[in-house]
Amino acid sequence: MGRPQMSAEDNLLRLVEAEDSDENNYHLQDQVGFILRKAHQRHVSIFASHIGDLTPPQFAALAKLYDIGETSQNQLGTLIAMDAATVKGVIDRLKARGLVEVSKHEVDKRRLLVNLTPEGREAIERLIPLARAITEETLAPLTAKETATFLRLLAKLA
Amino acid sequence: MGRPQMSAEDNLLRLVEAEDSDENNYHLQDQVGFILRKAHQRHVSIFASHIGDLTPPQFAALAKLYDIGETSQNQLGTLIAMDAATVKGVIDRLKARGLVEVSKHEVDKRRLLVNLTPEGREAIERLIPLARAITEETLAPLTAKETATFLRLLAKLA
DNA sequence: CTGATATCATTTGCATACGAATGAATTTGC
DNA sequence: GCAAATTCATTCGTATGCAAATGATATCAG
Repeated sequence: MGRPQMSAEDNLLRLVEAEDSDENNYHLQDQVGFILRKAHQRHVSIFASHIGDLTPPQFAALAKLYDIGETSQNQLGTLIAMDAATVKGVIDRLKARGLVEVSKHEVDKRRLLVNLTPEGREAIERLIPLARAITEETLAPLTAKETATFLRLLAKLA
Repeated sequence: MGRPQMSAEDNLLRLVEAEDSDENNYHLQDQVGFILRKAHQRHVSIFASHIGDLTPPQFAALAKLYDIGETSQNQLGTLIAMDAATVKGVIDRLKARGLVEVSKHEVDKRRLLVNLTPEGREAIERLIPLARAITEETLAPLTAKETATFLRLLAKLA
């Protein structure tokens, strides 16, 4: 308890007593959640090095609006996997920068419609090539075959 | 431009003109960063359903301290992949709950040593079995073989 | 038709996450 | 041995991310 670190002998003793280190040792660095968090961090860092003035969630919102056109804030959130509170903040910031504009749904007065401005459309068209490079750099440690396998398995987990 | 959504005919036209849809269509939902973010979200959600009173980063800090014993706040941050500002917040909250205690390094007065309290040790010993269940549930969509492959490739990306 | 439900958006509070700036202490280079 | 560079911790600002509560509107059930 009071010791700052276990000695090599302590570790050996534990292994001998346990007869199976995997049963008794918990290695944080081997846990899928921890590695997932680190892989995500690395990707965000690569993203920032290519696209400094937009975050991945902001980019996702623009890319999805470019893909599907005007939609409600709520629906957009569903499509880019953000809850209502988060998507509101993202849209507020994009709106403040003139990349999206919002309007009220004529029929259903609860809904807030969101759409790209011409500036937003220009921005996303300019950024998509950079996004391809980001994807490429993120996957650079893998071969083409590994990439295909990885994306298939990752999609099953997401 | 003014149209909220492309018609089926528009899409067909684009495909015909491009002779290769992958070159001209950007599908957010196929990008590694987007799927990585969703997989991470799913894991955090599973974590919260098993361990409601601790976040994954807080758990990581406790687990690492349990593994290596007392260390500096900075070193701990390196080991659990958190920058200095983030780790400070995590440690502050664990300290407020009596799970860790801090002290000054006698020799190097810049360093803040962090260690588990007896309560923190009890907590992490109690939680590690739950963490194993969390890992299992996160990986449940994959077979054993797929899991091994996935973890190997994920580690290469992280 | 109307009360109960459900949906959409907003707000608040808390917890990562990181860049940048700052101050204190240590180490390095010459 | 001392100035410069580095390291450690803190603080500030900004941006997700989510739970919970609230208000407005829409839909459903009887």
